[in-house]
Amino acid sequence: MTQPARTKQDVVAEFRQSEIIDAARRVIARDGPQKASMERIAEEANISKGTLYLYFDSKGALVREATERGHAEMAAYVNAAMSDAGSAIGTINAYVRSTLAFCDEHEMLFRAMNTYPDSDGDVTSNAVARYVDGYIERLQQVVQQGVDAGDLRPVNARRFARLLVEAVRGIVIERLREKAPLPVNEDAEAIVAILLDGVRA
Amino acid sequence: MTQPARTKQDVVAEFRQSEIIDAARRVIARDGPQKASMERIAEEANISKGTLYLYFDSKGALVREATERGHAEMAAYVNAAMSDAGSAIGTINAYVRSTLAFCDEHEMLFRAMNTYPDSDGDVTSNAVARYVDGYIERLQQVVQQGVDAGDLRPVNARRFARLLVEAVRGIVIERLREKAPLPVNEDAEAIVAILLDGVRA
Amino acid sequence: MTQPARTKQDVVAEFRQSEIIDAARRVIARDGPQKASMERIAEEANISKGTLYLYFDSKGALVREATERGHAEMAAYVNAAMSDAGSAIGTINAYVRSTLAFCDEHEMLFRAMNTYPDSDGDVTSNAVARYVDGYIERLQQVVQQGVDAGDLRPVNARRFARLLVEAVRGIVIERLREKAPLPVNEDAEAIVAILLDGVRA
Amino acid sequence: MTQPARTKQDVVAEFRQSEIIDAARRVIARDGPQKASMERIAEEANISKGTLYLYFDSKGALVREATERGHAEMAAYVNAAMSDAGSAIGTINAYVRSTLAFCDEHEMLFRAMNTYPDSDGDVTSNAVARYVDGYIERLQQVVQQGVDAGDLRPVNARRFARLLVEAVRGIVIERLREKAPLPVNEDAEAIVAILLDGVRA
DNA sequence: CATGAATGAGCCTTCATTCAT
DNA sequence: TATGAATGAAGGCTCATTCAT
Repeated sequence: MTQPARTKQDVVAEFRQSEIIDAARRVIARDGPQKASMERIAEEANISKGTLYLYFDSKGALVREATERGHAEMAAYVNAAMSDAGSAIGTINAYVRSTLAFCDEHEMLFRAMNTYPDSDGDVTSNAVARYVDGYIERLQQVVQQGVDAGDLRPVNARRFARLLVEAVRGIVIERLREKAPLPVNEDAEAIVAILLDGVRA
Repeated sequence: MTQPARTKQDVVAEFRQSEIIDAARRVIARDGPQKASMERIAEEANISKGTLYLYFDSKGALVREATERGHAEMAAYVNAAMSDAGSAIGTINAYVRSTLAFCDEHEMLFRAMNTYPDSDGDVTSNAVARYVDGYIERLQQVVQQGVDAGDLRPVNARRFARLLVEAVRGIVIERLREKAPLPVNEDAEAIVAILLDGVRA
Repeated sequence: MTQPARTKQDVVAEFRQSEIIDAARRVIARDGPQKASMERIAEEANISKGTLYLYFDSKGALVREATERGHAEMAAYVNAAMSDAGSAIGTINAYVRSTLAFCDEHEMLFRAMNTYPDSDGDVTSNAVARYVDGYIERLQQVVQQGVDAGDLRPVNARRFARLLVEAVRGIVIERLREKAPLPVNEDAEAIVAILLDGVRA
Repeated sequence: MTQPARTKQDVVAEFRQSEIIDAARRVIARDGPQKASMERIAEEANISKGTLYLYFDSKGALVREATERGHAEMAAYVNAAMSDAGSAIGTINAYVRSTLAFCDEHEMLFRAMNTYPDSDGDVTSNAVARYVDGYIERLQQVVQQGVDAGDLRPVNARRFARLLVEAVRGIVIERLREKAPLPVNEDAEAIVAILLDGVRA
């Protein structure tokens, strides 16, 4: 019964944190994690520089959280899409398509964050690596199941998973650079088609 | 007739430029393009900080040139390997293998430089993009020839080329992150095998 | 008739002030007057930062009051000891001994506060000077009485009083710095012996 | 023969260092070691803030050096005066007189620096303690010799030395606080007279 | 040409103080 | 009266860039 009172404060605080993280993500996306200044982030969040330090211990901590949250959001989206797919091939398809789609919608947010490895030293790269490893892990299992089920040829599942993830990342970054990238569908289908059937005659 | 005198100067100047760029590449490789300081680069080149500005307008220009030269060297190496290969499939093979090999040997030099897109804003990304586009262009032609020759299935050559390049870049970056990456051969063969024949049963 | 109501408030207010001052003294003793932060003092007093400003105009005022109170306590202790002594020599003895003893017992509280002149500008030095002058004044009278009574040689009473006070202060500070100072008795006796009888053969 | 060339640079550098230290001493004397800002010191030295860091690693280092140099100068002056005195009593006299005189002439420089123990934590207090210990050591020896020679009564030499040093320090600080202190001679004589012959009838 | 001392804008962080609740 | 979130002025420090020698 004392919870609601405490919660009210917490809600406000969490909201503020969220606003700051969002502002940070915008600034980081525009300027990169190193050039993003606390000054700019504060402006973007319409608060004062000092207030940032009420919610985050340091710039490093804020950048870390911003990166983390960005990847967490993407992971939620992508994992949901993968879970809805049935077969191995369907899951692969879902991974490619949802990743491309998500990054398309959050262009600004991911421009800087997908840089890899990160020039911020290890500040953010750990978070990135963790999520990437998560995708690889999951895809590896799916691929193995596909192999076991006879849907896929007996390839090294981990290696294929890694190749898939890296290829998709490459395409995402490429798409972010392009002014008018192809529709997600086309790129996704092409990736999946090639990775599934190869190009050899 | 005034040419020889000027040329002599030029030679010296170019030599100096070269030395500076090499020093810059070493420092950038170690510290990343942002943390690499002019001070540090000057030390590495055994000249004074002021002298840097006799040969380069700004830090941005120097980083740009250093990146450019790094990619130029790689392009020379990779293109030579591709030229030695006969068929489309052989060329693709050569591209993958030589890229992985080169990056392996120049780990330090490419760690920072392969960041993409670059947190330095557009300072270096243009140079990177130009080279990447070069590889894609060339691979596209080769793939098209392979398709025409009946060696490859009728895929969209450009799209495949791009996928190939991005996949290789992803693997390269991954390899740079790993402490004990697989032998170049294994990774190269896996990439080529999957991209040529796919994974579908 | 409005007095009682006002008084009740006052009692509460004074109690609060007292608590705050005590907290401030603890923090100041630990961190020094400059590094002692209002945040820290508020925590120590179990109130909020803003509340501090309901009872004190500024950090300077609070530090001043805290110093003041510390010296007032010491003055009460030392003056009581001096009052209990009969002769001039006894009073001098009492001053030295009680000062050393008090500072020993309140080490933490006096470490920072005895800095002199104070790095806070004139924030606290006035308070310190007032108390020091009080001791000198009293000792001067006592010494003069001792001279008049023939117990002491005809010295300049004020000058001797000042020398006594400053010597004791020096020894106190020295004792605070030492990890294992001599027993109070020994230092006190030595000071008194030298000041009374000198060292000349 | 190559020395002069190197020396020229060094001379300039040393001169700059000296100027900075002098400026720092003035600012520290006025504002205390904590409130003395690099900005103010730079202004006082008529150079830019950044230049300070060409000559000193940090504010702490600069404050340390400034304190050190101040005490070194005083030690040179005081030790010279003591060396010129013959007997134990003469040396004691010289110590008191020269210390008072030096501090009088360098009022500004010593106001903050004689604060003891120092609120800057251990930044400067080590230097202070070292010099103080030096004086005590030397005086102890002299006093012991005086005792051995029969000039002084058999007192604990170390304890007397410490009392002497602390008393003088107290008087110095007191003098710095006074607007119109007595002539050095008078205070010095009074101190010496009391410490030599005491006040007891 | 070469130098490196000097500059100063800019960054991250702290903290006394204020004010809406 | 009490709170504590918010503020913003400093402060220490770094580093790309300039310029007198």
